[in-house]
Amino acid sequence: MPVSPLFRRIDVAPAYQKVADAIEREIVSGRIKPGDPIGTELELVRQFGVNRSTVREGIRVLEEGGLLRRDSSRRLQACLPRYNKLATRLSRALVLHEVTFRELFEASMTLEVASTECAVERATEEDIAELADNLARSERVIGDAAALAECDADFHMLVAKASHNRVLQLAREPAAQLFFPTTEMIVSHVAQGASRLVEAHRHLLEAIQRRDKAAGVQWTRRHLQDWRRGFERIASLDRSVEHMYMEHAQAVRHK
Amino acid sequence: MPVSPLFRRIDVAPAYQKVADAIEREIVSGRIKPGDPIGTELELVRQFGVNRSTVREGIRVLEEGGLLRRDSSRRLQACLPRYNKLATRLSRALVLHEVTFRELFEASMTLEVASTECAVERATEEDIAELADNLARSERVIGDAAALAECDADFHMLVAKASHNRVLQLAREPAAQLFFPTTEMIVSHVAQGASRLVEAHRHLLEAIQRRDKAAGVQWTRRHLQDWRRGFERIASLDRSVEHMYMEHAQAVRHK
DNA sequence: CAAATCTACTTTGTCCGACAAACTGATAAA
DNA sequence: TTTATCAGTTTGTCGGACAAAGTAGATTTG
Repeated sequence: MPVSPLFRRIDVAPAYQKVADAIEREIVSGRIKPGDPIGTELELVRQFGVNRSTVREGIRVLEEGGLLRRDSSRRLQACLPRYNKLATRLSRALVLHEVTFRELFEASMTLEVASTECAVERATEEDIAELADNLARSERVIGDAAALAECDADFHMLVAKASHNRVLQLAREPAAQLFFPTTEMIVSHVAQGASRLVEAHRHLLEAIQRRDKAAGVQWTRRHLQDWRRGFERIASLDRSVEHMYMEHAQAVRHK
Repeated sequence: MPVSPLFRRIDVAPAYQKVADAIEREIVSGRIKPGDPIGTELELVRQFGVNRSTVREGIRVLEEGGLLRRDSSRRLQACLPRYNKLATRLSRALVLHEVTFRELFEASMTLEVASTECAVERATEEDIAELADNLARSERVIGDAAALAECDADFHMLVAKASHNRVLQLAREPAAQLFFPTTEMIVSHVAQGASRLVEAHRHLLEAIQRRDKAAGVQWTRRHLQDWRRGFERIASLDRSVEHMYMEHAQAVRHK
């Protein structure tokens, strides 16, 4: 039977970590709201009683975690972590774990279909307008593989947004980020790839407008199956997502 | 028409960021493999030609991103980011975005069902043994709400693992982390909550063993519906996931 | 000879002080 | 009213410093 301890566990975390944790607690608990200014570095130095270098190391941790950002004048403020920034970390992890395109495809089939189902139920006029806008743009850039791939990624992101389920939105993001580069490859290598892509988007949008769930699901599936067939003409589904992929993701992130 | 530029864009990223990016590139590209040692701080100082404080800030960024860790002797080495560590960031983001339990429930319904379907197809003997082990433990701690909630979280994590789809595994993790604390509440507030939970696990495991997909899906749904009914006795599904939740997640993370 | 101990060196975590560049806000000039 | 100037902050970076912890090789001990 455990004896009730005389002493509390000594906290041996390094000082910069404690600084980060202290600020994190304030933000996550809601006592500091997104947009609120954290003090200047010098103020934090005074409050925590540690050196500025130490404070700065703590700040880096929080910046990377998306809880802190610097505004236009580089002053610190709390912020709401953006999904796609966090998802980049996850995509990176998936690459390093060498997941296969098969896993990516399988998971996306589930996630995108679920997004579509929710979007069909709940898309607002604005959501539909944004999707229509995207579709129009796709049609204009149908000859440009890179631009079309970007439209495709945006389109599905907009569908997920129209689902009005942020958990779903976040869950699909990492996989979606890894899809993106392949779409460009497929569109430029497979004849009719581009036109089939745009056609699928058109039908999907119509299904959402008509609140026709069955059609929405059907076109989402067909669209993904198209991707799969296109991909298999280029490479095996059991290939792992290559390291080089991340270079694209990085370029996007730093833009 | 854009004129071809005379000068390349000047890279204005701060030095610590460039240090982080340089190391990140080496790891993500695969030139440095997980487990490989990065040099000491002093070596990095020499290689990059910047001050040690600058190097250290860069290191913090990568540590937080899960790409770098310090081994037993605190030397730096590349590493494979662990899903659940990264997922903690995401859970935090979901809390800050004040997602509702309804969103959580809806997304989990999709994700957990998909996990089950894959697990039914692909679970190995080992996966099943781990699940059986977990079930046995659940039965032993059926009176202890906190321990049972932990078992529940583990059980579903094991099912996801048995899906042998790491994208799915990662996608469900953030939502799962937020479920955890509610399970404890429900089990301790709702009569028969605990026994129904264990019963659902038992049937789910049997379904996986028999490779009976329909039964697996059915019991997963039923199990989640149970959660929902239990939760609605305590609070509204449209309540947002509270800030206080993260304190639990933090405790787990620092363990 | 093997095991334990000691010692010199390295590395990390932290601190101090410093300075240029960028930004702020206010004042002076056109 | 707009532009230019200027002093004060704040950030990003630097150099050097030191204690604590870890490492490895030399030394003592059994």
